[in-house]
Amino acid sequence: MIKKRNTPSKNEVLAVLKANKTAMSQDELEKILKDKMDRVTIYRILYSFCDDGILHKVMSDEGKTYFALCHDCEQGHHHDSHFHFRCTNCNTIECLNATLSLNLPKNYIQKEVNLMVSGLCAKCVA
Amino acid sequence: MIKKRNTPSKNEVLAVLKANKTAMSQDELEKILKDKMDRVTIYRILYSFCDDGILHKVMSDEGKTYFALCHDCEQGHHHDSHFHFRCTNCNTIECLNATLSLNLPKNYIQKEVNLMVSGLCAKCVA
DNA sequence: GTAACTGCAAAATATTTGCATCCTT
DNA sequence: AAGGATGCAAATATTTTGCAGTTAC
Repeated sequence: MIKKRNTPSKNEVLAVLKANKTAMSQDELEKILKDKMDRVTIYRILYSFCDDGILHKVMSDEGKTYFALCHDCEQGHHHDSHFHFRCTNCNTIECLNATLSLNLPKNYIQKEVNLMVSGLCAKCVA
Repeated sequence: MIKKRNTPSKNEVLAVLKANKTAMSQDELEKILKDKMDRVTIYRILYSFCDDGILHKVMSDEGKTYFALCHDCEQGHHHDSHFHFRCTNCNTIECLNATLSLNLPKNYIQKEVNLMVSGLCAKCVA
């Protein structure tokens, strides 16, 4: 087991993520942080955080990668259901509350549920 | 409007997709078709079919791109709900039947719903 | 004959790794 | 001091485009 360390870079990344309530793409994070650290460092920190269970990696229905703080998850104990809403106009991704009833075929074992709804958020409707 | 043509390559691609009931990744298609045509040709045919409404482009929760025939969609008239099951063992993706009740926040407009459940399919459980 | 299609090459992007140096513990 | 973290470079992989020759209509 690798022992992780507490560094300024990691704290910067965390701060940005905490300031944003929505999931952020690596692009967005790079735009904000590019003066303070290297792209590769951001890349490594993000994936490291995912390993630690601090972040979720979220795939949008467009195939883009987003990262979101695991507000509801304890470390190393992710929820297995991820419901998100992507606004096709402002491209923000938010967590969604939804109830879902699934009829899986017989003998199927469900591990993860990933629901991505896209459309327009309230701000972009107005 | 571009007038599409009927070519052997396109028919090959269609034949392979029809032979498979599940969604296929570009990789898989390339493996099967590489002797008959170029990768780029496959790429262009797939995206061309998507334009035509013959294929769905499906993103897995892992970020991989899959293509599936639109069995239920008429040309140019996609369903806006795509429910899929990805087996983490054999990596096949199947269409899923599920009912879903969403509580979107106020004023949100829903365009597309994309549900990806991953787990083990019946074959891989046994 | 016209314009879409194809193959090959390569440009443009994105992802990932190596390694020397720096910094946390 | 030891070993994880970072920056820079570069290797890999992926996606996309250009163009000349080919083929469907």
